[in-house]
Amino acid sequence: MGATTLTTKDNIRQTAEKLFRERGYAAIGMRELAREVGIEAPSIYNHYKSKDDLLREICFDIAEQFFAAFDKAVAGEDKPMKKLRAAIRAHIGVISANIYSSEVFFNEWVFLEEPNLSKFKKMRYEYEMKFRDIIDRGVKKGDFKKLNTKLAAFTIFSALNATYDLYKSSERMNTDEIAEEISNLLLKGLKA
Amino acid sequence: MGATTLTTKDNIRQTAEKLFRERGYAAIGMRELAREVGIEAPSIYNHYKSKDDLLREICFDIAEQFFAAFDKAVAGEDKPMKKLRAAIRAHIGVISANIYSSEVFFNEWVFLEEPNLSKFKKMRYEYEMKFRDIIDRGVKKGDFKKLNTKLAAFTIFSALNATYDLYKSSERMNTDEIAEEISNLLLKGLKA
DNA sequence: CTTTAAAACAAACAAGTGTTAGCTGCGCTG
DNA sequence: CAGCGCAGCTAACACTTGTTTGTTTTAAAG
Repeated sequence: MGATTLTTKDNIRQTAEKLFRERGYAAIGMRELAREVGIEAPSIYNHYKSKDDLLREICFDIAEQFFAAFDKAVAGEDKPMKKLRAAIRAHIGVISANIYSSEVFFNEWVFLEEPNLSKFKKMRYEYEMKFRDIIDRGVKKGDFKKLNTKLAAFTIFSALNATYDLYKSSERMNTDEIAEEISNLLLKGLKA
Repeated sequence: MGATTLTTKDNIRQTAEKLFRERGYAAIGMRELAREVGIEAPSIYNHYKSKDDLLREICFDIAEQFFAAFDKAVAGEDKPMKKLRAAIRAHIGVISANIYSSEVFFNEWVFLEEPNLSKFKKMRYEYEMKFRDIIDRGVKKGDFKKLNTKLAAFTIFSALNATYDLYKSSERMNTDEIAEEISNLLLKGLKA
């Protein structure tokens, strides 16, 4: 399979992910993006309707991956603690498989235009709720101690959503290793 | 003390903090900033050398506050665990005392121009190292379990640096309450 | 008052923004 | 081979960007 030959559209997409990540969506103009791809700016519009359309595709593709990975990971597990561990591993897994675009997902979504912006916020909220539900159930079942579940979910999420930073340093850790250590660190505080 | 009457410079500064936070540094033009202040764009240059100069002042002022609060908080404490708790409380305290500008500090520093950008990165690294040092010492003393201190510091830091989000929701929690709960959650995983 | 300096202004500059119109050449299908 | 359409191009539009110039207003000091 010749994965070496990229279509122009994929080329634009990948170059955009790299540049948006490195210098931010707002700082990258269509002309610079085109130059990096090796074409002229107007040619981009043969593949994407607008700059916003490009950002939208990047952000929503990753969003889908987060949902899919979560559902698949949680499906097999029964106990809240195991569910949460599996969800954390899945979440970090998606990030590590998409180092560039996941960083765009986390940091550049603010530049989405309506109605994509509202749609994105809604999706993200729903995803966060899936995590919070696990914690809520864990508390109700008595597996987790009684605590502010909103704050707990927030804390865990904040830590997870910064992990893309870990893949920048030279000493690249294994993904499962990261997931294991972070889970140990975060989940001890939950146990009843 | 008539704190109600603001100098134009302070007015620009505060308006900038609010707008940069709400819509991002890149999205706010000098004309819009000026309009919100109630002056014309060129008048801003009587108080700030450039747009970058304005961002620089906001970011570095908060940076100083983080350092000062850390040093003051840690000074009294002896045991690593108490040191860490105090540092966390201090860090969250600075954020809660500067809800607008701290969010700019965390999210908009990327738009700083050289040499401010490099200076900023260096400062932030030094600050993070102060946290990591506490953990390192705690491990050496045997108070903390043996773990990847870099990853542990990273996790704690990620959680702390997102707390500005907590002050956005309607049900505003008390700062000490937040610090207490987050500490409980994060530090259980460290104990030997 | 008069002088002086700070701070406001309108006008303009040079560069850059995303995007569109219209044209050209290439390769596939009939 | 003719015709179709995809995908590239140049040129340009309509703004917007941060900032500078030169001038006028404002307010405090002598």
